Amino acid sequence: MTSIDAIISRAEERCKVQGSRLTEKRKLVLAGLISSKRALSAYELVDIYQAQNGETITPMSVYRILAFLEGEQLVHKLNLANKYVACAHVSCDHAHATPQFLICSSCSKVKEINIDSALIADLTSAASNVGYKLITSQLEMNGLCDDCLVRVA
Amino acid sequence: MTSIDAIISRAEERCKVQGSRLTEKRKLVLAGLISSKRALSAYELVDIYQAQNGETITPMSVYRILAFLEGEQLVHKLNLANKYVACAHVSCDHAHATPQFLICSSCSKVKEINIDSALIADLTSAASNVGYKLITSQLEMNGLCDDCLVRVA
DNA sequence: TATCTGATGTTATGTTGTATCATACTGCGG
DNA sequence: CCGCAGTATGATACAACATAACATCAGATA
Repeated sequence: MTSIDAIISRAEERCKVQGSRLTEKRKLVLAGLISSKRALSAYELVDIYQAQNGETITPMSVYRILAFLEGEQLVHKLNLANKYVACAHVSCDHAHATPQFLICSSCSKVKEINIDSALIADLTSAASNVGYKLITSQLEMNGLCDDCLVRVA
Repeated sequence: MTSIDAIISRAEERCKVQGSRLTEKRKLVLAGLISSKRALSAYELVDIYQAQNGETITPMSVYRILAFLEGEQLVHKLNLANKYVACAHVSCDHAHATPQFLICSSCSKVKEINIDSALIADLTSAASNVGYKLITSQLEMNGLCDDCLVRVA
């Protein structure tokens, strides 16, 4: 089990290598996201930031910081839900494969898994058959996590 | 090439069978969507409605009508883009397979194709392996259509 | 015709996301 | 050490998206 601090400092290193800076605010926003274990909207992050740090942050700042973190591959934006999650592989060194996200429609818990490359190939060729070139092959799917499934049943 | 009117009257029949009514406004909104050949936001539909029919419609009404049409399976909501498209199979009789949408990130043109069922099975089992049950297996992917690809190059 | 239901009108308000300009911080060359 | 350039943040306004709540109207039915 990696602690949040460890992940943060790992992220900081990565930024340094890139020539960018993981400032204090950026760390705090990232920490909020990591600690939540589910996808959060920008405005949810505003509230969490306030709760965790006692000081307010504007939505504007959160959006800016999220855009930065996304550029650094530290968070992913889930377009299906308009929410953000911390990348599951911040602490890994290996290059990222195409991520697939399973989003719980009920609680927004997110599982980031890697797509089978053969499957991606199938999707890509199906697309090109009808005249489309896939760009983000990031795949997002809604579902119900086991916990919520039990709760509903 | 099926004309818009033909599609509309086909849709009307389908509603009648369901015991629901495809009213004049609903027809006009649907016609706007069909004529556009790309995915539209609710507010874009407001403008198009105005342009095509000379009279205004409120966003509220458009949202209501879109919800109705979605319920009748006459339009699909694309969650990736928060836009709506007319169902490509309004005029078909066969039952709908799981739809897959390719959305052009540049011009919002949409291709609705059917997913290979083996592929769906793969995705479903991959999900259940990590504790998720897929609900909407509707798949949406961003890409670039051939036209926009040329334009960029 | 009286009534009931579903469709639409109307207004207000909540939510999400960006534009813009001002201010503060950081590293660097003089 | 100073000032400058570039980046980061603050602050405000507003654009875009979505729904709540209640009033009114039209069509079907007893």
